[in-house]
Amino acid sequence: MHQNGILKKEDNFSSWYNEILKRAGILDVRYPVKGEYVWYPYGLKLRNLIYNILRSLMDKEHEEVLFPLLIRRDELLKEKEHIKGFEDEVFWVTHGGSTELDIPLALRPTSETAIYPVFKLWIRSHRDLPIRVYQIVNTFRYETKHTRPLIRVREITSFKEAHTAHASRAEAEEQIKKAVALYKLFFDQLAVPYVITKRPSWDKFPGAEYSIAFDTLMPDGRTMQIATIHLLGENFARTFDIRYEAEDGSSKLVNQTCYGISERCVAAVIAVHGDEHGLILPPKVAPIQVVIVPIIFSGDKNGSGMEEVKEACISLYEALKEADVRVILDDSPERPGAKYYYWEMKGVPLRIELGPRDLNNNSCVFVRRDDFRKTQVSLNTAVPEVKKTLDDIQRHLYARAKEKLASNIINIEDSKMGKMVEMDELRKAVRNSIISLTLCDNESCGKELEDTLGVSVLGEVYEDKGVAEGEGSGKKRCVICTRSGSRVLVARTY
RNA sequence: GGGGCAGUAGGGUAGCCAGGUUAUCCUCGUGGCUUUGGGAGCCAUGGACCCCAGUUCAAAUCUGGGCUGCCCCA
Repeated sequence: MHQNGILKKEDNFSSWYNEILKRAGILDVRYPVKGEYVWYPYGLKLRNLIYNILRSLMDKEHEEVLFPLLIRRDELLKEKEHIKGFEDEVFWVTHGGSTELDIPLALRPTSETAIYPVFKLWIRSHRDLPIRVYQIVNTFRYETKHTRPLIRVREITSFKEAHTAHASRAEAEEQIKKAVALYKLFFDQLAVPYVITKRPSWDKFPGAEYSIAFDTLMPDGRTMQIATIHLLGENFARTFDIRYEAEDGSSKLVNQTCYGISERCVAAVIAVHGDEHGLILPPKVAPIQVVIVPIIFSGDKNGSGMEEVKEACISLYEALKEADVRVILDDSPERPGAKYYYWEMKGVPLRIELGPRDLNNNSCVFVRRDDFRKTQVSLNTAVPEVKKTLDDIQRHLYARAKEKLASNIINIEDSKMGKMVEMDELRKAVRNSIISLTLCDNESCGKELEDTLGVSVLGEVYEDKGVAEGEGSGKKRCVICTRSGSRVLVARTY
């Protein structure tokens, strides 16, 4: 791929994605260990802005903690269901120097088995509950499938995992609702649209009673899971003997939840909004929100008005900085056109051009990254106009992305259920979209559908039932076995 | 889980089938001159055959293994 030039996104998302990560300076994919990548400075700034939002949301009702990376083998293996889900993807530390360890240590694939033995120490009475903690750490999974930067990795560098313990199941379920609400707020700020579903029983988190997941739609028509929320109930409490003394003096098991978000949220921001010019970052997470490009010479005379333009750019820069806008002034010797392409690749939401022609009118030119619209703006009102425009870009990006998601959810009509819809029709529909159809809760039907179509069942829509209703009245019949069933979302997944 | 393809300078590539002098082109880096409202130009200069073994007088090229990446199917 040429270093310059446009990059088609829709026809080949995969190569678009890899090129963008490189050209925009998000990740260096050349690190010589499979599934591990290097964050470039710009990419890390983006990641940190995103995680600052997440952190501030979490901090309202959680406390941040930090648990060790290594987990004793016996602890990791305690919860039978749990380990069954992970055993083939655990990295093991077996030696210290040349000495073989008595007890092998696992690199955490997730931290339940690191945290819960400590919860047992921390929790004694109902007064210690509820407990809500979170940490942002790296975790390791020996992925055997295709690894992909930020999407399927062997080292998750930015796993935000929350763990809570409660006195009752009702409180734990209440926490699930809070977590859903919290994650909604988070993705709203990233302008990343989502569907929320309850995962089918065969696809829940290992050791959980049920799992809720957020999925977003990628440009190639596949969905990507971007957040999960699990009700653990008493499963882990039983295994790790996490009890508390209730008010009546009895000893009870705690009820737990856990929920997590990984750097896939960064991938989602990149994939959902970008175009053939590169990234388009929502202003709330853009490391640079505004770039000022001075037009030093105007083609005609040598250097007339040059100093004035420079000064005007500097004072605009200072004013924006003063107003807490993340702004830079690109006074490098490149030509303006080269700068435009460069900052477009970086996804900077707003560019301001300022040259002699503008200065004569005491104005500058705004160019939006989301729709390339140009407007003349008076220098007197530039700062408030910047704020307004950034807000507008943020809203517009989200609206556009939501619309795209909504238009890619296809309802398969109920009338077609129960008489074995043509599988080809479904296969075609699910090529670029999420489809909604009726399925019973038998695992064998779900698996058959998944195998036949090469898809995954995301699950029943968790809230907001309007997203995926059938025709309303009438019995809903499973697309496979024709027994009665319920509406589920189905898609090709990452 | 199964199958296919690839690895040549910082990035993208030609050469490989049919082994043989100094490894092609674009981009990029550096120094200079010049230029600036959508990727400027000229001059000089820098930089590469993934790793290990094998075949051979001779390997980027052939063979085997490893590592890494990409694509397709389930």
